Amino acid sequence: MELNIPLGYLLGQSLRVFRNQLVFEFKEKEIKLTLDQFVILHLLNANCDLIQQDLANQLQKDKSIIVRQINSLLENQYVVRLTNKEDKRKKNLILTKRGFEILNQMKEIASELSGKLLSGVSETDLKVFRNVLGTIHENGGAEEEFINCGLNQPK
Amino acid sequence: MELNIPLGYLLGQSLRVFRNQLVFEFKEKEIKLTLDQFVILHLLNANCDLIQQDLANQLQKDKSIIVRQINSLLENQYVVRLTNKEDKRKKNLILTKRGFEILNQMKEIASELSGKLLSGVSETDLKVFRNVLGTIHENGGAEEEFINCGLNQPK
DNA sequence: CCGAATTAGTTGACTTTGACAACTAATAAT
DNA sequence: ATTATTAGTTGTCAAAGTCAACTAATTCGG
Repeated sequence: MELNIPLGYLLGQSLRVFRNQLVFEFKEKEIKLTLDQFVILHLLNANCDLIQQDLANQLQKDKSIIVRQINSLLENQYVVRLTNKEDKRKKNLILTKRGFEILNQMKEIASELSGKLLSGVSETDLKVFRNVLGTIHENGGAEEEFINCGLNQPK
Repeated sequence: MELNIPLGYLLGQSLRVFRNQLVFEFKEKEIKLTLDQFVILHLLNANCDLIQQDLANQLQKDKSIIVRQINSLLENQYVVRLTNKEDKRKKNLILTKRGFEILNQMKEIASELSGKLLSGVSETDLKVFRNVLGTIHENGGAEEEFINCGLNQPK
């Protein structure tokens, strides 16, 4: 039956399943953030000195969208936006304590959900799966890996 | 370095790579359709007697969004919307010749792009990959498989 | 060193998605 | 026969996305 189902269809379907359930569970715990905002906080925590353009590259979104999403995170005091001393065009984004706390809550929910959605998948298959996703990103002309700053602490 | 990257992040990244490049290539060939509209045409071609609610389930979208997307496909005469004889609530969606033709164009572009983005991935890994995506969908509470009507011809 | 090109960020206008409730019409259930 | 459910449609509103224009800072080529 499989008549070459488009890759984008399968990806979109799975992403939507994940996102819908994630945001649903966020709401249950009074967390009013989207998947993308969760990912942004995750990236900010895992990588130091990120600027908005980096996020735009990573998330494959227009930089104007990032500006607005960061604005929303700023309003909720999850991050602060600081002009970079060496290059005044750049704005460094730093997680606040508040942001760090909500990120941890969200991580737990996300990881539980991942476990649920991936139940029945073996460790080795999961590894292959993640590798293929990485390959897609690379073949699509991905950026270099980030350099982690080593300490994943809030400011 | 990998500190448990959220599943939704990886999926979202890959999907966006695929979608951005697909729509870019569509535009190059004067095709003004989105990934979702492509998927809808694909589903309509591969499965007979689909109604809008089926599409909503498959694409995990609200039915109101489907109505509007079908409206747009109607305006461009890629599909027709017919009231089902047995159940007058239902509307069957049928691909037109025009829709069938543009679908084939898009399929070619999509399949080429998939090949490019998946280059370096072995057949077995690809199989695992598709299986995991299927598992996610199933674990998320998926619908039953469609029954293909056997002939993938336009009306 | 100077002007041109590039880069990061921001804003505004506009379209499309998406969430959600209200509603109609048809069918199914009790 | 009344009630509940289902499919589809519409309206409203917020969020996401596109795109162009613009500022300010930096880099590049001469």
